[in-house]
Amino acid sequence: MATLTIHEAAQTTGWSARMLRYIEQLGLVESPRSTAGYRLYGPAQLQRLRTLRELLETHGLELGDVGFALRLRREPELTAALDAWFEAVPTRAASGAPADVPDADWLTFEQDKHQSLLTTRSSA
Amino acid sequence: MATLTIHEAAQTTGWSARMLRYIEQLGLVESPRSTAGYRLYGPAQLQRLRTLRELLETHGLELGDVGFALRLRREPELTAALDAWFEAVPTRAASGAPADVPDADWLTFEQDKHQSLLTTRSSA
DNA sequence: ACAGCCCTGACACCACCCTGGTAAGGTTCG
DNA sequence: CGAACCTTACCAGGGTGGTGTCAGGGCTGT
Repeated sequence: MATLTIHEAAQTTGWSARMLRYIEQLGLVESPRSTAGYRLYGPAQLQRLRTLRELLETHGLELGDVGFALRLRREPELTAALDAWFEAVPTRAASGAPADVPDADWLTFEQDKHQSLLTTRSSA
Repeated sequence: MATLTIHEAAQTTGWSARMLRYIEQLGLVESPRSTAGYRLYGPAQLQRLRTLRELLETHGLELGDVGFALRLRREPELTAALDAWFEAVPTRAASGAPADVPDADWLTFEQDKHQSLLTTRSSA
């Protein structure tokens, strides 16, 4: 039989049993359960756990990061909101010349553009 | 003049000066500098800071999350890696019926599919 | 039926993030 | 010059995430 118990799975994947439960709680790797509620790790899960480990190592990520990525692809609205925020004035330096255009010019341009927004709260 | 110092900007955006520096360090909102190195917050930055605050509140995010989102759109390879990982067996339940198909069936299917991978380590 | 697994839940510890505060030093303006 | 602001760099305290471990209770195979 090819389904492993949690400790066996931990053994072959390099995680601890505790971590496997934690990873499941994050929604990253869920395993089917036996009728009694035991977690049953099949080849698909083992593969996933190993590649997960690799993913973290090669990119310097943490489980929470992957969890957030998961959230992103489950809440498209969130992704959209972030996209919208990043789109507006991409921190500059990303778009064009950093030193070519004098800051003053760029700045006044933005000022003009949003002047009306400011006047509203000029009292504060 | 419409450029604010860091404390003034803090005042009108609701952040603390300390946080504005931290936000800059995360790469989320960078402000131009005066020749002496003072941060100069223009309308664009103020707008950005306010919408950032709104973003966090409405979606229950933290600065670190937005920082990670920034990293994602600066490292396409990272995004690709995550996409690839999520794509493989979407934790199931996302794709089809949770209880309709017996776990056993699904499991043996996956087992067959990856049988070769397992035999390699059948010794463990 | 007993040993050996598994389950959930809780407590605990360590590290790190977030945020504030302070120190030592430059800038600006009256 | 001096007051009031800015800069960076550091330390500190609270909160949280990652991990281990234990307790109480169910399942499983000999």
